[in-house]
Amino acid sequence: MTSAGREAPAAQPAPTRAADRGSAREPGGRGPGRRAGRRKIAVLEAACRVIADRGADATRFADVAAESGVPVSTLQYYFGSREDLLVAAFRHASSAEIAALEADVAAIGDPWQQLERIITTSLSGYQPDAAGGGRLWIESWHFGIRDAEMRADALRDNTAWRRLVAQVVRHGIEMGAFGGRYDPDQVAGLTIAAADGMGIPLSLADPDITAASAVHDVMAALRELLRPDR
Amino acid sequence: MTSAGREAPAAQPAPTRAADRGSAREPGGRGPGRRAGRRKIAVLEAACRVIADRGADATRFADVAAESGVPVSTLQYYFGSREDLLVAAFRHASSAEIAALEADVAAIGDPWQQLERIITTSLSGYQPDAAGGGRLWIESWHFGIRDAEMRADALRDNTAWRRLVAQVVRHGIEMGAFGGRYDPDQVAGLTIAAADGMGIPLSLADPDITAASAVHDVMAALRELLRPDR
Amino acid sequence: MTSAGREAPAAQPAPTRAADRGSAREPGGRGPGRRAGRRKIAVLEAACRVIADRGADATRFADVAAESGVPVSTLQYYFGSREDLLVAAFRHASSAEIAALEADVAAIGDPWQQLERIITTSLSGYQPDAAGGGRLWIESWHFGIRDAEMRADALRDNTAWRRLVAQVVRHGIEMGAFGGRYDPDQVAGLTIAAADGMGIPLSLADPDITAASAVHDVMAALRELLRPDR
Amino acid sequence: MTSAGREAPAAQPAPTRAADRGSAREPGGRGPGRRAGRRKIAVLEAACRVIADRGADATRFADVAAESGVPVSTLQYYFGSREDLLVAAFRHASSAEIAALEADVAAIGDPWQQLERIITTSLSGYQPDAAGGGRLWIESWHFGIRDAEMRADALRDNTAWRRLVAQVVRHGIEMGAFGGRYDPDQVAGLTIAAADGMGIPLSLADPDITAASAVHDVMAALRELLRPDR
DNA sequence: TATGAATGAGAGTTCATTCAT
DNA sequence: GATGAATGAACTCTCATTCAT
Repeated sequence: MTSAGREAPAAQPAPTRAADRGSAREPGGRGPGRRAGRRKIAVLEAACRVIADRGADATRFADVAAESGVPVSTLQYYFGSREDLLVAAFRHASSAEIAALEADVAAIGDPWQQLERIITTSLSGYQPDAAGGGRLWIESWHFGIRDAEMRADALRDNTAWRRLVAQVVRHGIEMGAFGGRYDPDQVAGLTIAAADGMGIPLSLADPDITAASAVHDVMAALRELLRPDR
Repeated sequence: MTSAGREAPAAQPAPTRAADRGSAREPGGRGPGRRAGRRKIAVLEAACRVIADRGADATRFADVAAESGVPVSTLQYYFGSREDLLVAAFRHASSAEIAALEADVAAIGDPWQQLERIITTSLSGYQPDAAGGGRLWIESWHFGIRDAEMRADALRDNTAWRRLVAQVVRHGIEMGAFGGRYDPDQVAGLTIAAADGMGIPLSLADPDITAASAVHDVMAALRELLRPDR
Repeated sequence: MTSAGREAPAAQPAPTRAADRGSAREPGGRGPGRRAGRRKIAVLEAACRVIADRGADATRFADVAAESGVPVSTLQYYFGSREDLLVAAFRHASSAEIAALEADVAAIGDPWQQLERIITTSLSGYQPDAAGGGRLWIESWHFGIRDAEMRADALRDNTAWRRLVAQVVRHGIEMGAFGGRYDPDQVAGLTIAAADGMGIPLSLADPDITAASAVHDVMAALRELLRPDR
Repeated sequence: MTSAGREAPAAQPAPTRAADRGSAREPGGRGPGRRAGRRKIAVLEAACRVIADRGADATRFADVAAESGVPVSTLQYYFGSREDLLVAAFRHASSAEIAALEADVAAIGDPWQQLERIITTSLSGYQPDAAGGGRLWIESWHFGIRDAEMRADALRDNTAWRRLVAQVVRHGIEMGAFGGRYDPDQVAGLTIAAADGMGIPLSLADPDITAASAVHDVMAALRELLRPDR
């Protein structure tokens, strides 16, 4: 990652700070943090709420401070610059989400149901006032368009989703549940694109579309693309 | 539209307003906007370049002033608030684009080629450094998520694109070029969603995807959905 | 008056303008204006309403334009600078008021009633939301504290009120209605001071004081000061 | 008091606030405000000088910054908005003044001298270029006409002065030094009104009136109103 | 480790004024 | 004589960041 130069306020004596992002092995000892680790996570979750609510560009230190109850200067001490805080928040959210989804999917037997679970998950959190996945994902990749570090993360996430779909498709074909007309990667790309694209009217509160109808439509297309060969 | 209260420079006894956005019709007197009209359009185009480049949230009056050569105070005199300028710029861009596309499509005979033209157009301007359609569209609907007036515009645009696809599909079915398995509106929704969704990896500079490959993939899916009934 | 240098926008070709202030003999012909004269007066009255409402410091060209329906640039053409407009407005108001009061008083026979009329008049227009005399007088002398030209006007007004009281007192003494313990000028000074001073709690909406009670109190003091010698 | 919402710097998670105006009690920790407390007071005094000099409406952050040597942004950090700074300055000045006067008066034995002291004090600081009481008092209540919070303060001050006079009068009557013809509150109202009203020609540099002559005239009237019953 | 105090760098907005018709 | 267009100057306010505890 291009994290170099981001961690520190750079140009100042920089109060020793480390292990800001990532899974963070806290000073105290083993495992993902004790004291401060807990607190950082709470802050990141507060930050995610703020980002989903106001958008990344409009997310100020002061907003996160208000939402989390942690002073501004402490936020800077923990995360560095505003941009760093945003990236850390996005990273925290996405790493949690994709891991949970993979576990979910692994617990499902039927390939069709696996696909439906993935699509349903990817289409959650778009409705106005939702603070969850969809809104955050939009902010994440939108922010990544102009921020190199974030772009790498967003791309990795996007790829992870595609890969998950491709795995399911590949497995379904092997099992004979799906037809093999199309390359699994191509199907996966289309699937994720369609799901992400459905998020646009959803987040714009299009009265003609609901999360459920969007899932239904994407599944319909998949049924066509993956229909048994004969 | 909720445009009321947006047009006005407010302080001065309202410098004629009207013709702020869109189709012109200038104050001064005879003829459809000369001097000022031209200048406003040039400003709007400059604004679009800045928005595509830095993002709507990061677009400052000062940026547009630098790009257009028009003083900041004049921008405010023309458009009112910063938000108004953004909305006017988006409106200017989208009204031009969709009209041009409709004309393009009307000039094409073959339904498949019509679809391909729509998708190709919708997938242009996403690459990094592009100042065109895709980037602007992203900024437009992203901005609309939190701005009611812009949301209405973005939704209208989104719907216009879907409607155009639906028309083509409907016509193609009638002509017998397409099969009639699916409701044209459903197909249109999926098509636009897939195209928009493909814009995400494109704008993130995903090395695995190009505009051409994205068009190809979407068309492949459409060929499946619209394949002749027998 | 130190009006020199105020009339003109100064430093510009200055579109020929004249007879801005004072009783204004308009270009057109005899008498206080025709066309433009009427309009100027309407503007001055609008300006007075705005001044009483928002205060002289907060009175903008745009406010007077909105209140009068006359464009900003026309206001400047008529009156010159913002300060000039304010001074013209104050002058218009005070010249009208003092003249009317003198006529009123002259029509009254009894000296006590004459005094009461003066005090009542001077205490009108202080209540919140009143757009009349008191508020305007406050703005007038407050503005005069830091503006030489206005200061001269305000002082002249203040003196005119005192002189009017002094005349009444002097006449009352001559008639034997008042006792002659005090110099009429001293009594006049005290009277006007007390009346003006009562305006302060009135304009602050003091619940303990009304215009009527203020008049009553001032009259009580006068009755003591002017009580018959024996 | 309507002070709520005025104290806060608002953006930062509220830098301790409290101690913004009035009696101090500084955040930092031990002891009643040292560093910052002192500095704030110096700023308030600088603000009072500027207000007396240019008027409250024309008092800019930049002026106070120049007068006090404290950066504009620090002024905002200390006091919030411009209006808040003004109110804090007025409050600082008046609380000091009335307290000092009450002590002064308490140290005087003779009721007539007490009255004279009050009136003399109330008539100080009106002359042009004075930065003291009178000018500040004018700005204070003038500002209060259109600002609710300030209005409450100004009214309280005005009432405090009246009450002080009423006490002296009441006590003088009890002592037999004054006659009891009039209600002490009525006399107090008239006294303060006359004193305040004398401030007008004084602040307009009326050549016919001096602070001394004004005191003399008001005392003359009081001597009449409070003359022994027999 | 954590936090309050302080401050500089913009940004939007208002407004009088200039200029050309 | 009257007015719309255009613009520079000034001001308030926000916000990240630096510094000192």
